[in-house]
Amino acid sequence: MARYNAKESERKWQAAWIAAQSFLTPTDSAKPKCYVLEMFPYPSGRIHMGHVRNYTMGDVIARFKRAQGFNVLHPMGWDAFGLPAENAARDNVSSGKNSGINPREWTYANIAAMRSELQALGLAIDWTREFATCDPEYYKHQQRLFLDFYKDELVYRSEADVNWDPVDLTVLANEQVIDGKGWRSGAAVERRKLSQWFFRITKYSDELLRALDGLEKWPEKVRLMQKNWIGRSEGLRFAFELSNLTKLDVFTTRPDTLFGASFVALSPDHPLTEELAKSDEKLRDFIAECRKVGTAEAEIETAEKLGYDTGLTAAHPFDPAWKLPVMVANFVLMGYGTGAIFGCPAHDQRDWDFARKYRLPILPVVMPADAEGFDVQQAPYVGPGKLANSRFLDGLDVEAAKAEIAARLEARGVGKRTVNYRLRDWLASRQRAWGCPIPMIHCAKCGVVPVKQVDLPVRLPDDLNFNVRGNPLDAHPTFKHTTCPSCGGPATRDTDTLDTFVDSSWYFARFADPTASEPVNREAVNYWLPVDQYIGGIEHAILHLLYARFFTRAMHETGWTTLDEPFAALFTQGMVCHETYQGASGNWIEPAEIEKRDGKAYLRGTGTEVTVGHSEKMSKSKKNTIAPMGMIDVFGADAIRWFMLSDSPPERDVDWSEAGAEGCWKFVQRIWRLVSEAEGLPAPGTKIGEATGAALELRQATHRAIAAVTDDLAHLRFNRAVAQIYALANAITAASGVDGAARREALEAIVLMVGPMMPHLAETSWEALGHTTMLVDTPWPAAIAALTKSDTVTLAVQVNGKRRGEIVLAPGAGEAATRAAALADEDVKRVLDGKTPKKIIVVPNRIVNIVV
RNA sequence: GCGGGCGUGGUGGAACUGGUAGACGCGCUGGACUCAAAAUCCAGUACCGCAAGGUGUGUCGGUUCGAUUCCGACCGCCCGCACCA
Repeated sequence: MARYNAKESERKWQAAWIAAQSFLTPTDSAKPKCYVLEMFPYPSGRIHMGHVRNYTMGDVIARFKRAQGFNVLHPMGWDAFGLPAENAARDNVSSGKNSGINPREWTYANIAAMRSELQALGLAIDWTREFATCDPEYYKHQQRLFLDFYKDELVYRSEADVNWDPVDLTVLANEQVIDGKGWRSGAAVERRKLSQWFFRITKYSDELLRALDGLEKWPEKVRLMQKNWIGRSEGLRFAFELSNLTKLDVFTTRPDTLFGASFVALSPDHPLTEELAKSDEKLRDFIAECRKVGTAEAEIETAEKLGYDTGLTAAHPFDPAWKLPVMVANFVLMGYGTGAIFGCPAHDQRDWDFARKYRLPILPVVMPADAEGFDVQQAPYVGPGKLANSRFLDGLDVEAAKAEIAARLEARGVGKRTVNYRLRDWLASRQRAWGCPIPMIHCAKCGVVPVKQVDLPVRLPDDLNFNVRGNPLDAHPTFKHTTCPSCGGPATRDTDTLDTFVDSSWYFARFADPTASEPVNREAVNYWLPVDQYIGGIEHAILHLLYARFFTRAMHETGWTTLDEPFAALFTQGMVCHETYQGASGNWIEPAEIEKRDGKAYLRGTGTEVTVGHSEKMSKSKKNTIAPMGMIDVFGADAIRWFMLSDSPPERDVDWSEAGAEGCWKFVQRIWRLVSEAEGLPAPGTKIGEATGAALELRQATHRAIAAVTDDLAHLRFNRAVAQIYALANAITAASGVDGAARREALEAIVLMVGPMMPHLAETSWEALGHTTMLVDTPWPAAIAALTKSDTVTLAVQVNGKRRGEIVLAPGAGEAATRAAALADEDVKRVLDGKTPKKIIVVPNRIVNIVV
């Protein structure tokens, strides 16, 4: 029999699946639904190994669920707006080549290329639902949602301090600033005051937090990250009276320490600070100093506390004669709480550092139960204890003291218990041309006026000139100028576009019916959503997943859906890594140029040794990428898919290796040999008679494998399913002489189970086994319970916890019989050497432990 | 600094709620087939030991008849947040 021809098989079955639309397009709504979705890709031009891993996993689930009788939706689209397209257009302009190219053409060309690459993987995707977020047919509906949100005050415009990325020349959301740098450009973010559009995500702070508990099929890690990001803390907000006769609001989570206060501190960005700075040059210098440290040098100057005494004092709320100095301190953030605090150095590390430096008193007010070594002059104490030096609080524990202070201040009307969140509203304006235009118009007379719904979409012009500084949309000759929908007078459009995370915040709902004349088809959304299994990278744990959760709630509130959570189950897969290679000058070298001889790495065809570095996520900058298409060409799509599922648990990183891919390719051939060289098989559908001996063993191996693989796939344990399939292949090899019916059963089972993972090989094998209908139309095999059980069970016999012998019994043998068999075992007897057991523990079907 | 996770053979990793540690793959060793090689097939492969036996899941301790699994301390690695009052 000929070798398995992967290329021919792939061509044949990919065409056949698409021709049989019933396979890819869900139709039968009488079956239970299952919506399988992988995070859609940015159309960069070609797929990478990370895509291969992500989409292979999704495909396995989709095919598995379909075989199990679910009505499966498994769509694909394109997260198509974004900066790379603009950069490509700009490069083309500056180099003078292809001056006709624009982001739209660049993007759609990339989509076409990547679509054919994904199809080469044999993914069972319903391509009839495909769309790109840059299609006006998509972003028109997004603009509609924006207007609806605006109507319901879930969108608002505000002047605010914003994060300005000086390289990408745009603003960024808080979530997109990482270590003070832009998430994309890596440039140190600057602060600017600009009037921008915000999504009121903080309206749902509490809901987004509480609902995390219900997301039981999400990784604990992601839930925790979101929880920390939302950052709920309970505390007290109250006012100090200042010596200039104004009031100052502060927020604290430790009102119990109020009698240990030794200063009040303002953020350098606090309005009062700014007010005072008008007549205080030194303060102005100090603020400038703080801003410098606060942004660019944030990491270097970590611990240094800086303060400035304003000369004002604040009266202690429970003792007007007690005056606290009012300082400006660099460690107080305007963005959290009220931007002002009181400092209690004895019980807070930062306050302690600050008090040390500026020689402020450190007064202990919380005493630990064990006072040994307790000295707040040496270090702050943040643990539990009883209050002291605190007048009416003395003797109370921390929680009781918090309640008492809060109650007294609330009664006087100067304080209020509040819940504070770290989460800020989502700044969604971007000064970019290749994005969804914000459907708003600025009129000198009427102010900000929404575009009328009938005028949607606000369409991006095709003739953008990228040879300008700043936003090309702003510089466009006609886009900007329009008339006011309200008064009809001349007006200008908002030339900002929406953050591309908006595009990906509701695409999963659009897939339910991508041709709907409204943003979503309510009936289709109610049927398909939530997504039953969502799969993507951990890097989206906060940004994308939090925004999508917000959008789902906002769409609910504006009447578009009836659901709160978009993704019932989430799986975050690991990355694909590869060794890195560096030449003598530290230059990165591609794997293709490397040759390995006797454990060392050399430049191919030379004697030049190169340094082998750690395995890292495949990236262009380290040049350690492997192009999936080249590997598919060599090993076939199935072998590459198999590799992505083997060995490493799916949530962990996997190391790409050519040897591993080769091993997978060998297994493809092995399955093919088992199937194509099988002789003496009865016709498909032949009933199996009573099996005994080797045939029974094969049948048991088959049904145990079915049970195990089914369970593993249901729990996304692809690596374990793979191991079970190897074991079954070994059993089939070992049983080459047994009864044909049992072998047919085993071969059909292994082919069906390989189906979701290596679909082309499976179809070809299925056909070779004599079937005339496609494997994808065949139900998942069912394990026969009687055959998954064994008629004997081997128990270990321990003496004092050490394994000394083995006994073989019928399953379900009673405690007495098990005990007797254990004591009768020759090995055990020898070890016991006549001694009388003190105690015998019998765990039926598992183990016996004899204690002497 | 705070929060979370992970440490198992030469290697990737198995081991369900505490119950025979190392499934399965890679690699390696030996054999068969071959003029030879590749491919394939068969056998072996935690460590020490000829063997009987002993030792083993980062380290130390605890709970238990029994611990990779539970608890405590420490060491190492990874991830997230970071002056959050």
